[in-house]
Amino acid sequence: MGLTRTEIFSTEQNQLATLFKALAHPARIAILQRILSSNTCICGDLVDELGLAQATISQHLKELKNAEIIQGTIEGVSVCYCINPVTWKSIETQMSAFLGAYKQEASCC
Amino acid sequence: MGLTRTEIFSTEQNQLATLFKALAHPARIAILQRILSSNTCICGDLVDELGLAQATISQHLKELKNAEIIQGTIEGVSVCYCINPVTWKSIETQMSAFLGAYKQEASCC
DNA sequence: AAATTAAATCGTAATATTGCAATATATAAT
DNA sequence: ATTATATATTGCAATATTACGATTTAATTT
Repeated sequence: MGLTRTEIFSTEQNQLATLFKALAHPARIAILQRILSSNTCICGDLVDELGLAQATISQHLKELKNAEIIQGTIEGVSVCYCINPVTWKSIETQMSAFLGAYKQEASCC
Repeated sequence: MGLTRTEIFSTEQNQLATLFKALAHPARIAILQRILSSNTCICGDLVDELGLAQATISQHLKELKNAEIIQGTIEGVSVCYCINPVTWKSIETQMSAFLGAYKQEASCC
């Protein structure tokens, strides 16, 4: 117990849930919004701007990287992060397919 | 520690994260897909169809209800669940605003 | 090569989530 | 009223997440 029973769900269901999970933290939303608005984003800037410790930011960045939502390039001593365009497109596709599946027919309750 | 520091984020960021969190489990995705395909959905059917205990299904339904993503009506001995159209619309709006904020300009890395 | 700077990793404490058996509650049928 | 059926709640164990100080790793500058 205490462990998600992924075996009983479809790959699609697990993937979608994993994607949502990667986005299910305000710090990660904030990091992504920062990247979205600046296009570019140096890791250290996030530490200054969000009120979280360097280790914490680094951990959130790692999760976003693991989900392949962002990618980082070493730029001298710093690391520059940006959106992974392929994954972002895929997120848009998957989520709009999921959300768009609702057709407001005669509601039952 | 071990507790999300919501105070340092905007209401919008927290709301979006909360929404994503409600959807961040394959059982809840499966439940929603089931409702989306049938429009109607009796709680007991979910227990039969997904391979999870009745208490577990009930708990996931409660989370979706708390997030106001679904609503339930007592129908005799059973409970009939369906999508909350207002919240669903709002999810679509919020998520597409968030995802649509990415304009693939000259990528930096 | 030593010092500096930036980011990642480790270790750990606090809290949250997941799953289920057992029990409680609520409505319907007898 | 009693019984049957369906769902919710409680209690608890196992695992996951969040946060951060301390340390390590990696690249740059001196």
